[in-house]
Amino acid sequence: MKVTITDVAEKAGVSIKTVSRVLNNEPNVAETTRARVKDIAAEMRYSPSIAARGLATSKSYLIALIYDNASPNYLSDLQLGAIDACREAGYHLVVQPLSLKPEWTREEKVKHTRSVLDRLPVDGVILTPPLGDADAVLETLSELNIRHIRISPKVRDQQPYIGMDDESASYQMTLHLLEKGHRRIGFIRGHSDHSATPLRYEGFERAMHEMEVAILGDLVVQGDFTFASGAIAAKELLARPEQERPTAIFASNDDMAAAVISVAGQLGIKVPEGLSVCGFDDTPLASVIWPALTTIRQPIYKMGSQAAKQLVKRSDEAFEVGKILDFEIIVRDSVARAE
Amino acid sequence: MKVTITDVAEKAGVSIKTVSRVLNNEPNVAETTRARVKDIAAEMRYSPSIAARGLATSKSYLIALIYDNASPNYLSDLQLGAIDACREAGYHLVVQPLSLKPEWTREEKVKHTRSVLDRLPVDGVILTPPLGDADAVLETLSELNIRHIRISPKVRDQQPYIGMDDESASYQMTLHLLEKGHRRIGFIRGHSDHSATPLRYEGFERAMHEMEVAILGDLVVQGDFTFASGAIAAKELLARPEQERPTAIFASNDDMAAAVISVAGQLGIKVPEGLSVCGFDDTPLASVIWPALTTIRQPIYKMGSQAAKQLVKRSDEAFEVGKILDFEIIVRDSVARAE
DNA sequence: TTATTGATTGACAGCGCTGTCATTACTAGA
DNA sequence: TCTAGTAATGACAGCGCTGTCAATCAATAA
Repeated sequence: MKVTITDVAEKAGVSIKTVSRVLNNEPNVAETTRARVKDIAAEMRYSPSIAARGLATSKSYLIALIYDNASPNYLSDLQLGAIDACREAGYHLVVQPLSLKPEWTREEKVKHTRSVLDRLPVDGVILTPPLGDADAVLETLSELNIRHIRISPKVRDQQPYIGMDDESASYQMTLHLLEKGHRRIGFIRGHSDHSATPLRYEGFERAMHEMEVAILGDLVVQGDFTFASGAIAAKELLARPEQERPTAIFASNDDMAAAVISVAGQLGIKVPEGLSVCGFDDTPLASVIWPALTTIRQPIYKMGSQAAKQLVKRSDEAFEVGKILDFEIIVRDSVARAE
Repeated sequence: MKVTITDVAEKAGVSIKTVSRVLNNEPNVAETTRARVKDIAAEMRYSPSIAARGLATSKSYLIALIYDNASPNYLSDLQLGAIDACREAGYHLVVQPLSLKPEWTREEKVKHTRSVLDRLPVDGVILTPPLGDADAVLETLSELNIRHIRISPKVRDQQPYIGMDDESASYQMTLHLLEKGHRRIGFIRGHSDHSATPLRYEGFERAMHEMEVAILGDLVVQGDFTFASGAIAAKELLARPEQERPTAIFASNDDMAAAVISVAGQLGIKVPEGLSVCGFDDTPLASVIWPALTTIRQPIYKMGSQAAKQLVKRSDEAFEVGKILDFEIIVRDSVARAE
C-alpha cells in the first residue's frame, strides 16, 4: 500500500542504506546513483515515514506552538510563519493552548505545564506572549530539556527569544503624534502580565521627555489589551469637558484603539478631527475599521518563521540568543494635525 | 533519559506486553495488575513514544486541520475545538494551509493538493470552508484513502461533513427583521465559491416569500465575505435618496455587516435608528463594534471538536455521514424597529 | 604486478512499541 | 482428585528507518 524505502531500493537496485543516504543528503554517494534514486523516489511518490525515522533518530519532527489567550489575528499570522518554516525543513507544527490561571500558585502552574508537555513529543517549542514571561513555563521547559524560543519583547536573560523593540516603536509613534502638534496625549497601558506593557509605556515616556512635553498623570490609564478594557479607559479619558480631554490617545494595542474610536463615536467626537487615535500591532482590524488606524506593524509572520527556523537547526549550529526584527509605523487615517 | 515501556515493566515486575495492555485499556489484565502498572507509570511520568507506537500500528496519531484563507477568528475557534478533542484521544493536531488559486486548472489543483498531502502523514483531515466544496481536494483525499470530514453547510453527497443549517438560520434572521417591521430589506451575498452563499440567500428568499414581502432586485448585491466588498456593496445600497434606501441590510457575514455600519457612519446614517444591520457568524468582531451586531452564532468550537472526534474514532465504529449542529440568533443592538 | 588508499556501498542491529500466538495460572465441574 | 476451560501473562517478531562498521571497488603509487 504505502511505498517504503525498501520498494525504492529494490526498484533502484541499491540497498536501503543508499536510499537513506540520498534522502538525507549524506555524502559518499556517486552522483549518478544519487540522481537515479531521487528520480525513482519521486516517481514512486515515496515519502519517508516520520514515525520510523523518528524512532530511529529519537526525534519527532514536530514543533509546538504554545499559546495562552493570544488574539486570533496575531496567532494565525505567527502560526503561518512557523508552518512555512517547518515545512521547508520537513517538520510539522502542532498547536497547543496552555492556559495558566493567574490565581494559581507557581507549583500548580508548573504541574499543569508539565502535564501538557509530558504528552507533547516535540523537538522544540515556540512560546508566544505572555508565556515568554512565565517563569514556571520556562523552567519546566529547561528541566525537561526541550529546546524552546520565545516570541517576546527585548529581554535581559540569556535564554533565546525573537522579538521587536517595543520601546523604540512606541517612542517613534509618540514622536509622530508630537510632530502633528499634539500636546495633551492620553496613553492606555496594556495588561500588566505582559512584559511589552512597561516597554511600550517607556517609549512613550522617553519621547515626551525628550520633546519636553509634560505627561499628564490622569491621561495615563490602565487597560488589559482587550476591547472592553479599552472602552472603559476611553470613557475615562473622554467623558470630561473638552478643555480637559486629550487631543490624541495612544493605545497599547489595536483592539483598545478600536474601542477608543468606538467610544468617541458614541460621544459624538469625530476621529480624527476631534481626536487622534493610534494603536499597536497592525492587526487586520486596524485597516478594517473607520477611520483606518495609524499603528505599528510587528513582523509577526517573520517572527513565526524565524522562530521555527531557529528550532529546526541542527543542534551543532549556533543557537542565537536574541534577535530583534524591524517594526514599521503604518500611517493611516486616525491621526490628524492638532488644531 | 526518556522513560520507556521497558522501564515501567521492570519496575512493575511484569512484561512490557502487560504494560502495553494497560496503556491501551485492553481486556484480560487483572485489576490489581492494572492498577499497579498505572500507578507506576504515572509515578515515573511515563508517556509512550508516538513514533514507536505509530510504527507498530502504522498510524501517526496526527490529525490535520486544512484551511484556505479562513478568517483567523473562525479558524482559531475551530482549531481550539479540534485540539481539545484530539488531546482527549491522544492525538495531536497539525495545521496546514492549502491555498488553491482560483485560476488554476483542476489538474494543477490536484497536483498541489497531492504535494501537500504526500508529506502530511496524518490519520485524518478536517477540511474548512471553502475547501469542502473543492472537488479536486475531496477526490485526492479519497484516492489517497485518507479519512476526512468537512466543516460545511448542508450538502447532498454521501461524504461525511459536519455543519449547520445555513438556510434555516438565514430564514430565522429574516423573519426577525420582518417582525421588526422592515419591508425594504437589502441583502449582501457572500463569495460565490462558498456553498454557504446560495443557502444563506435562499433562507432570506423563503422568509420573504412566506411573509409575502417583495424582494427588490436592486437591493440584493454581491459581496465576497471581505470587509472591503461589504463596503462597496453598502455604498451601492445606501448612496441613494432616502426613499429608495433599504431600512435594513442583512449581510452574509459579520465582516461585511461591519462594513455596512462603517459606511453608514460615513454617510451620516445612524445605526440602528436610520438603518438596521445584521450579520452572520458571530465572530468576536460582532460584539466589539458599535453598535454591537445582531448576528447568527455558529457553533464553531463544537464543529471543530465533533469533527476531530469523528476522525479519531476506531475504524470499526460507524462514521456518521452528516451532522447538523444548532445555531442561535444573537440579538444585540444593530437592529431596531422600523418606523 | 601488487599494495594502499579513499570513495562507494551494503549487512545488520536496534529504536519502542503492538500483534500474534504460546504458555501459565486459576476456576469450576466431574 | 483430576480435567477442561478461561483468564492472565509473556516471548518474540516486525513496523520502516538510521547508525555503525565491514566489504567492495577503482584508481593510484610502489
